Amino acid sequence: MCGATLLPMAFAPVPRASVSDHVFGQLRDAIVSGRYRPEETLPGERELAAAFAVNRHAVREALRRLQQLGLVRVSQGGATRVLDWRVHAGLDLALSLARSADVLPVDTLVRDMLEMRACVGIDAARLCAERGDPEVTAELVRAADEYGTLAPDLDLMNEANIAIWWLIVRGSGNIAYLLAFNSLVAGTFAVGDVPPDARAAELLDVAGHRRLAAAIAAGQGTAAARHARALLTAPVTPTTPAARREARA
Amino acid sequence: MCGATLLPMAFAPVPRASVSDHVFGQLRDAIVSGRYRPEETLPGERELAAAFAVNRHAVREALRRLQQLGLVRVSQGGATRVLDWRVHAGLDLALSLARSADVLPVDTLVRDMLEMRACVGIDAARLCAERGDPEVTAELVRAADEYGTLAPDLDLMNEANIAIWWLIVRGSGNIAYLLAFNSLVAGTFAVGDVPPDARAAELLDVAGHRRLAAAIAAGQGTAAARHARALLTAPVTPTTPAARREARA
DNA sequence: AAACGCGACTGGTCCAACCAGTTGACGAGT
DNA sequence: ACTCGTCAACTGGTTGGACCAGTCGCGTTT
Repeated sequence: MCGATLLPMAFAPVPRASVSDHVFGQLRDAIVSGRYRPEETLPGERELAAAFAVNRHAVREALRRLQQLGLVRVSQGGATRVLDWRVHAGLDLALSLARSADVLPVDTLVRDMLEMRACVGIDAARLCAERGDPEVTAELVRAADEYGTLAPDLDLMNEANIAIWWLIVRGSGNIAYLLAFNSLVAGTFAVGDVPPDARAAELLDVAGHRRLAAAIAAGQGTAAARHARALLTAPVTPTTPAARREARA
Repeated sequence: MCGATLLPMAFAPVPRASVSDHVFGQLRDAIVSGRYRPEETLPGERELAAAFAVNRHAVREALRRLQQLGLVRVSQGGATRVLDWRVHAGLDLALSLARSADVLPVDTLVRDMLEMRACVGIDAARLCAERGDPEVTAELVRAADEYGTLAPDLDLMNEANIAIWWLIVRGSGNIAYLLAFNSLVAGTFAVGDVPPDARAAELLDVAGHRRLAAAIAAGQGTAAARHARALLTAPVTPTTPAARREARA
């Protein structure tokens, strides 16, 4: 009845990954990192089960998830083949990769996700202004007003910031934007505290968020997009050319 | 050794869905359509297995996939609870929804995906121009040149068009863009022949694609973005306000 | 009335078998 | 010598049942 809430956040809930989660993670990393090339055949399920020292069903569950992610292609009777994730994998792979770092450079991945967030967020703000539901825009203004009251606490502000953008993306009426936004939010959350101070300027710009909300509520799409751009491109602009050149290999 | 290639595309490979695929599809549709509300508990695995008249393992594979999509949250000992897909689902859900239509209005979904394609494609073109690998841009110009030779066949042009954009998105060096692009391409493919003539104007604009490739090869980001916008926003602009208003409910 | 503890759930894992496609090699037919 | 059908040895797909491991709630106990 006490304890946890009194402790200064020093303890985190112990992660309990199931057996198939481990199998999934190892196979995913092996594929994404290139240890298995595209079109290469994966070992048989029984063989994998023996290698991981787990039951075949656990392997099957992992393979199903890999298949859904677009990393492998299974076919009854035939062998399970590895797919080129750069061609067949969807945005959810980014989230999965963010959770287990070090397969791809994390900082690059975070930068890419922030870049995409800016791209989508700007257009969502425009659309929300142009065809947003009055109720949503009203709630948006309210949320932007309350946003300032959280002033110094970056964690709380980040949370409120996500809520604001969720309203905007939701108000844009574009389901694809909404789903992509979810992927990006979950991805950046998964990497932990990676946006350390790069996003501090963005989060602390209370007036900017208020201006954005006002423009959307007023139905001024162009102005909303401009304000959104001002907020979202800030954490992206400081680029490291070297890391960037690395990424497009 | 002959046959299939001589037939005029009249026959399509027969879809072979496994048992767990059916379970997955039905549960997904039930959740997305709202038959199960968020926070509501799903029936137990044994109960579901009995209801679907399949083995429990099949149900478990389906539940794993639902969990990965962000539709449910399973916890050992506790019941499996339904999540709000508008909050927890990623972009891959769009692909999954496109495959089995009628859960969400397909035309709206396609419009949203095309809209997002435009948003991402424009920025990817700009980035590819600004920091694209010379090799990639050279191949892009080549692909754009060959693009015109496929002139009348829209199917072939669509395929080549995807290849061109894949080069651009790849050249942008942004992994998130690449993965999102994959999701969108797979999604629009899954809905079948939905882009009937809306995209015809875009696909037939050979000169426009050549201009885009030239701008990227020349490193002119702004010009590339402008040409990309001209190509990509064409299929999106004809909006039906009614359907749009429907979507943001 | 509050706390404890047991029992009846839940999902997680395993084993062992069999079904159902695919593949390739081997042998009969041309 | 080549072709073609057949079959056996794979592959993944499915099933049943058993047991482990957490969670939850109801009843008993304090």
